[in-house]
Amino acid sequence: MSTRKANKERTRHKLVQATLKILHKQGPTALTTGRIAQAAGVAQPTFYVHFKDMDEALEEAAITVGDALRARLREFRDGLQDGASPQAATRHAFATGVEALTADRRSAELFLRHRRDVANPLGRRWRELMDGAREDLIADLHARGVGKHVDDLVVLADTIIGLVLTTVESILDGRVTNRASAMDMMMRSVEASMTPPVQNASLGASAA
Amino acid sequence: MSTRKANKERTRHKLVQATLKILHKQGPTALTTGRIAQAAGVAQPTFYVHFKDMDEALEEAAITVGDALRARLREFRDGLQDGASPQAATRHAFATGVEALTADRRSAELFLRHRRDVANPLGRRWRELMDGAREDLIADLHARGVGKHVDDLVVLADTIIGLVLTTVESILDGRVTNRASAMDMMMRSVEASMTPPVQNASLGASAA
DNA sequence: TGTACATCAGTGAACGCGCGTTCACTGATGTAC
DNA sequence: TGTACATCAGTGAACGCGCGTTCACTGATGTAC
Repeated sequence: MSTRKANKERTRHKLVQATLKILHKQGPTALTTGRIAQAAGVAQPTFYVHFKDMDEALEEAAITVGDALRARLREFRDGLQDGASPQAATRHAFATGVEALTADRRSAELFLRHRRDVANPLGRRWRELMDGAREDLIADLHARGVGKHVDDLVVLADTIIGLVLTTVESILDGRVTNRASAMDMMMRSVEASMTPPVQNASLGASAA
Repeated sequence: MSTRKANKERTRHKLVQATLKILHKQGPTALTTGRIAQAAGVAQPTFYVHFKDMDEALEEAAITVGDALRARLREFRDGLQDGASPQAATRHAFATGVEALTADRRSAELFLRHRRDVANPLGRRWRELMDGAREDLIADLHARGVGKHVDDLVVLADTIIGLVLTTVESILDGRVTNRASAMDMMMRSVEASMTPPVQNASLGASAA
């Protein structure tokens, strides 16, 4: 690749990172093309060399963070053995979700903060990502024979995702000191959601 | 009260409602004093008769929504019999949390959307509210003899609150059609969090 | 390799616009007598 | 009750500022020969 093209990509990357930095540190109201350019170390009109407008920059920022997250989540799906029990699979899914989201603090905070902000390209993009993840999870659970009714699977998937996000929030906010035991408690909640309402004793938990 | 004072309060109230309306419909970026005044049906400088700046208006908007929510939550605490079992109390807490948050859709959406937005007075205020609710919940759980370790109680409280918010999200987003059965599934998750890691059969659930 | 020309990422300057903010003023409401 | 004056919520007009956006230009990089 020509150095010219490579330099352009580097500048573009700096602008995207600057966008994320300002959004994270100062919030959506402080997000201006001037501040972004300054944080990236370029002149303000340079912003327009790379993006049509602010929304386009946010769109790319959302894709950057979203793709990284999606890649980390995919590692789990690929790494999981097909024959694993529903419980083991769920535990694995849960742990990977938490690890994937806590791998990068800034991304995690931005994600949690804006994931319901539909007025913002970031929120819209991340909502799509979550919808995709939920559908995958429902398909996985269905394939493993969990749940009889579709309605139950939808709620179960929401429970798992909700508990993942809750765990991540607790970790980010510093309320959880012992990550392992917290995750263990959360996972027991998930497993309870997977068992039918009638009281049944052994859950046959913890593969190993 | 004089009609003059009453009129002023009405205008102020209209401005606060307009602030919430624009924030909800168009997001934080679209929030300007001009738009707020227009939505409230007054001239733009009137905004400054009532508020020093935008932050002050947002602060009052946050208090308005927060107080309404807090009042709905308090109804539960006051209404709960002292001798109730931990499980019954938790179920009650859970159901009331969901009901309190889904009582007003706009407030609920604003709350979920901005609760982690620390750059915004709404986010800061609502975070304080959540912190208070969490402490109350931990105190309640402790008083009812749930959990031995403080660490466990913190995680348990987070689990309960997280599942409440998850349930509310599912309801608002229309993924949950049968609210009762969804809440039942979520509550089983909560109850599982309250039992020690060792497998124990009967939970002695559902008072009635 | 060297030269002449083409490309293009990045820039300084200029612009119009909408924003927040101020202020003198108005007229309805309240008060004193 | 009536009159004269005081108060004050709300307003139109004006302002400076920072924003997004455009554009002619620069100089480094790339290309043709």
